[in-house]
Amino acid sequence: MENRLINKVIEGLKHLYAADVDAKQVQVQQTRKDFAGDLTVVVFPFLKASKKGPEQTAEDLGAYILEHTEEVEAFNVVKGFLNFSIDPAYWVEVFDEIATTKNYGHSTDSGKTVMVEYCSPNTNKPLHLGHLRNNFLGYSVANILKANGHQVVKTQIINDRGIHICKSMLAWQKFGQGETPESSGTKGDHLVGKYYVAFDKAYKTEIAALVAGGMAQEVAEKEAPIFKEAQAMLLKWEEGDEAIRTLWKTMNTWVYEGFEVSFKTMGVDFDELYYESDTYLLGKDVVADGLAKKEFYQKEDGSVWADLSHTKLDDKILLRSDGTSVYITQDIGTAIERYKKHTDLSGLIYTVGNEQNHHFKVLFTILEKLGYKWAKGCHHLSYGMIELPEGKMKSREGTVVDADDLMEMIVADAKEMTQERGHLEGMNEAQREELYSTIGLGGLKYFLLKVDPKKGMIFNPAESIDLNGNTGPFIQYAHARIQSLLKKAEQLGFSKEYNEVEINAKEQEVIKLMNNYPSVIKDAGVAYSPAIVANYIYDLVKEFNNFYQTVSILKEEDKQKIAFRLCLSEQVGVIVKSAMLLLGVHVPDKM
RNA sequence: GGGCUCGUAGCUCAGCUGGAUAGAGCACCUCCCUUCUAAGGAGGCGGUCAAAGGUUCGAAUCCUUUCGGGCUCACCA
Repeated sequence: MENRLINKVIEGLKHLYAADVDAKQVQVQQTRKDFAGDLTVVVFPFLKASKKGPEQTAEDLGAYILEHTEEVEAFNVVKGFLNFSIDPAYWVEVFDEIATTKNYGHSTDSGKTVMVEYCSPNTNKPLHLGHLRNNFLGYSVANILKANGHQVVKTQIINDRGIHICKSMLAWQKFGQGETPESSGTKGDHLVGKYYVAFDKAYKTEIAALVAGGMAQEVAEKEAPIFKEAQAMLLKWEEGDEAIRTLWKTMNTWVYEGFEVSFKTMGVDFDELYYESDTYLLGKDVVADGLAKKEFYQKEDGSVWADLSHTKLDDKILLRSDGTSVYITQDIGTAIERYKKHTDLSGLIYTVGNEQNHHFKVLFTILEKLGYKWAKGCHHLSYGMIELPEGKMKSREGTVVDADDLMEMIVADAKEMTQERGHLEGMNEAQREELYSTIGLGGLKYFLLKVDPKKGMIFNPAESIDLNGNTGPFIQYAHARIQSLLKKAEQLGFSKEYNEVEINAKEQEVIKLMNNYPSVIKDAGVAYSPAIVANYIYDLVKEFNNFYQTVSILKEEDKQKIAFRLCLSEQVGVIVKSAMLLLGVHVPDKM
């Protein structure tokens, strides 16, 4: 309809003022609620062409369009705003179209493949709150891209090597007494994390002892025996020392088994895994090659640098003076590797916290400098830090919020609340447990996703499963209510067939919002922002509640209206479910 | 010091490429259950959109400056 109106505006301007106007200059927007009408055209841009005041121009244009457009019923002018009322019958047609479209809102195959990287954990400790935002975001963006018709490859790069891994290993050797996940009944990632903490504790004790003996803090940090041992272990690892490698594999396996459980709870998965132990040497060749072609330069000490003086960025080191690679070197190698493996890749999205904004800017700049055209398709999906109501969470101070603990806690809270007020009759124990989990995790996911990713946020656990307001459970509940209504209607034998109905203003509002769903998915795909979907679905549910409150659907006298309203409700349910699934949130039929 | 980013109601957040009187929820106050799930709805209270300039028909939105928060600029990852 918007496009039709735009065309009519252009036609009208040509007819009235012999003016040629580009479609881009015609602004059609939804009329604000406080004004009469459905669609609004802003006439200010046309004043030069009309050589008349805004009111007069709007009147002229409105009259022309009213006469020449079937669906337009009436218009009114407020200052420079021309508001059109659309024939309600038109909205019924729109609704019919929506209701009969399969996968409404989803695009057909775009022919494009996009890779989305998220999670990317270290294997020396369990996942924390920040990982939750990361995983939910990455997973949801992948869903949204799929809905836009793209093929999506979900991936993660597992940071499975390096000094931090050795620290856990060393501490386990020293203090572990052969403890395993089985022997201790501890989840593998938590067990390994425990030894990482143990290392840190022992390390600090040693430093303190050295400092007490008169050594400077910085020197002590490097001279502490346990630290030196860890460094030695890393060297042995790099040499391929068999015993070390075996221990490394064993402990990493524990961690992966633990992660697998967490991923399952989170409801995320991956198509392709990359391990840093396989890729950390990639990129060295690329750098050597670039150096030969003078794309990079070498300092006297042998270190290799990328000259980024054509940007505002500082030059970046790519190889240390001892020839070993740094973090970004392997990222360069990994990116190239991925494009080699997936020759049809048209985008690569890195879901990584905003503390690495600079890193990715440098990475993409270097890839472009190397002449890779696909570098333009790389995107850093950056997200802000989560803070807790009490203050920031800092891993060093041990106040880091564990992902498993948090999910467990929130499901427990949801259980308590649901038992108090839910409609649990007819469900067995397993179904009930599933429901608690759906509500708790749905609340958590929705809360983390409804905020613009790039912004930092404050996470309030209690609020996330609050049953009022812009929360997951609120939306889930609306869906459950609709299913309940439909079930009841079926039991009572109501038909869902209708031919001609008159719709009221509130129904019209609901239809208008449903009509927006496809463009919401597109926008969310372009901006990589599940928040757009979340806020949309909240608006839709609110609008629906508004309508739902004012009518008693099953007690209506007109069977046609009942039928239409049942269809309307059903369709809202379909869209709610579809949109929530894009966020990775499940919606129960009963709760 | 350089770069990036954010600053909207007491709190948590929306506000699309500039458009009408700035929008929700929470909290607080008043109402509404002989309606299909009241985990709801109606209304009230609450804002100099951090501040000052500028661009124009028109600015929360774009530009400049200032103030304030965050991140970053490692031969760490």
